[in-house]
Amino acid sequence: MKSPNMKNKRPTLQDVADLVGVTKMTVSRFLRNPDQVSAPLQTKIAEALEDLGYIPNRAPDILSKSKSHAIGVLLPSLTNQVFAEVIRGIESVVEPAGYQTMLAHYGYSKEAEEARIATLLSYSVDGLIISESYHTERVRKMLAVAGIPVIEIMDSVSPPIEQAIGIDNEAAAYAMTEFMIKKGRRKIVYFAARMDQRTLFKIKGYETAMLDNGLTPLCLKTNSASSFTLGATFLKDALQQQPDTDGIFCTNDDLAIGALYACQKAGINVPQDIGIAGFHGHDISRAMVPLLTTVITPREEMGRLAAEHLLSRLQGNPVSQRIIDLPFKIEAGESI
Amino acid sequence: MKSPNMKNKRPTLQDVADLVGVTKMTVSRFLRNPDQVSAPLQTKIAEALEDLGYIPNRAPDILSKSKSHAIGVLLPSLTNQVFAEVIRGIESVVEPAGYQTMLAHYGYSKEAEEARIATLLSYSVDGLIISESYHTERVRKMLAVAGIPVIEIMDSVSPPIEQAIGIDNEAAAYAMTEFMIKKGRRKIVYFAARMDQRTLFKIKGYETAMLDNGLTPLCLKTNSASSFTLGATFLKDALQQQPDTDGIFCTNDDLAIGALYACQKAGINVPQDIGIAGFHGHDISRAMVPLLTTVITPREEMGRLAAEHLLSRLQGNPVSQRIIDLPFKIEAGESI
DNA sequence: CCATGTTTTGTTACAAGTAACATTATCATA
DNA sequence: TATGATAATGTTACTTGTAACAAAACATGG
Repeated sequence: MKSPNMKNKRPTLQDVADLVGVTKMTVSRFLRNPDQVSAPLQTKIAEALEDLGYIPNRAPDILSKSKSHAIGVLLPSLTNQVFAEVIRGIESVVEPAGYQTMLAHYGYSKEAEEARIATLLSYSVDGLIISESYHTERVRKMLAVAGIPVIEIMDSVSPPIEQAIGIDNEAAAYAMTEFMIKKGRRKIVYFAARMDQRTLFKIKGYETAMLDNGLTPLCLKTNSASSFTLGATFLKDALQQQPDTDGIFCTNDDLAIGALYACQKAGINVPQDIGIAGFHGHDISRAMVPLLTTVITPREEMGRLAAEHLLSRLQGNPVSQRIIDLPFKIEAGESI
Repeated sequence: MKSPNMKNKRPTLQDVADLVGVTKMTVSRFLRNPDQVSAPLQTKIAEALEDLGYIPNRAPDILSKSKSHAIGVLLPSLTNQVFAEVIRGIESVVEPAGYQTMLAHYGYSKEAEEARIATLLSYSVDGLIISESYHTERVRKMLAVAGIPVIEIMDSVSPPIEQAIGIDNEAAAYAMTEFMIKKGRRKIVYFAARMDQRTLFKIKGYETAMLDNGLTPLCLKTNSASSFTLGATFLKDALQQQPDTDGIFCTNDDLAIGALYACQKAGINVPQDIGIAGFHGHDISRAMVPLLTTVITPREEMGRLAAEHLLSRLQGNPVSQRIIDLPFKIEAGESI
């Protein structure tokens, strides 16, 4: 029995066609280009579609053409405001172009990254935007086999699989450390959280700058995520380990702001007693008192650019530039 | 010619089967339950899978079973930290259960919401978590036709399509306004941004509480998104319109913090001259000086609960509770 | 009014995996 | 060794939309 909608499954093109009295091919034509069917049928088909509440089904298309019109976005975390802004940049380009975003995150675990990539590929995403620059052999093989364009974001240094768009975190950290030193800071402590690759690069930049200036680096580390409250904890640790600390450089604005508040509570004057610098330049850093000294990074632009390059690749264009190194900026602020 | 991988398309089960010399059915069985094939074949198939880098393809499964093992999440915005935390809650449940998240956002536009829902449904998502409580007829019809479980989050008041999980925004705003009045505030101004439904509920709660206490409400509104810098702008406006303002209640923590900083810059003492309250209770509100008085909302739990109920429904369980009203909490802080 | 061209609609086959059924192989026991 | 039971593998059909080809309907001009 060919009853349409027997099991209240959602209507298919066949159901619509049956209602009108044509074949599903005719309905399919109408959907792609209404003028391909005769005027009277146009009306009837449009009515039937509306009537049944037909919703297109991408699955057959994905199956036969291996094109899903979806792009996969894989990030280490969704909580971090940095990634939220990257996502906004990606979506601002991808959505108007008619692509859907499949978002996944892996909590900084390499095994989880493998699993998420396999999942995204199993949905036949047309392209991938991923983060971090180190990937396991298995990940590299999957990506090679999948044969879809892949863009790595956040970091502009390591040789990319195909194309990377990011900033030079080490150089940025070096620059900020130098800035602090030029401002007279000598006993600068680095606050590091979530020891991912970008953090390691930043630590390297900080340590190199310190050593280049004959100063002794001191880095406080934790694997947990950065937060405002963590900034306060770190401040206590820093003062304990090095009571004459006169500068704090944080891997993230929230650590910096947390540390700054903790100074206020402890009666330490910023920047007179201790200078504090953050990283990223979120909106709050431009509103707070004192204005935060921070490294401004182009997070949204990074997402936008990654998406633009990915779409370009999907249109058949070759990789135009293997590494796109976006500029960062030292925002002087008032906290140093 | 039945060449495997002629066009370097990614390998299929057939390619693996050809390599081993069996039918794809045998390989399929191995993947679902290795013990269903003989021991020697197990080894050979495992090798071939590894060798070719086989990646499963969900499309045929989605096509034949109309089950994608993906759930759609549709939110008005991705930038807002509130939603980032909701997403984290959702993913913390959904990912371990083997489901993939398809994320979309619509920038508070009803037309965009329709389009996004159609897109998500076209990918045959197994269930949907959506936000806001008002939806167009078209959206309601699409959801009805799709026949998948739908859970609405954020708001616990309006009658849900099927099931809603959220907080009573009006009651929360009423409670905070009363709290401020009890603390002696009389000329309280409300700062509203992004005039979505939840904001309207909050305004209503604020206005009702003011009127119930014989006070005159004053609400500053804008359609743009809330931000720290907007809080500063609003403060100026408020003092201009009502110079003896002694309380500010903000629709969001970032507005509140922005206003607080602006007070500091203007030499206005908080809470002595003006008391300030926020909404949501993000991490920063617990680290700052003075501690922010705010309404603490269970954002992550909301996401977690929504996901749990959705998964339960996907396992065939009926809707257990149409409206789940989560508790909010007035956090006293020091800013009032 | 037929031949020819054009427009409109129909038919068939296909994408990849798996459920359901069919067949073949293997082995223990009468 | 034949028999039946069980294990292992194969075959067929199905899911939905559309490309590619086929056929029918219609129009135009000689």
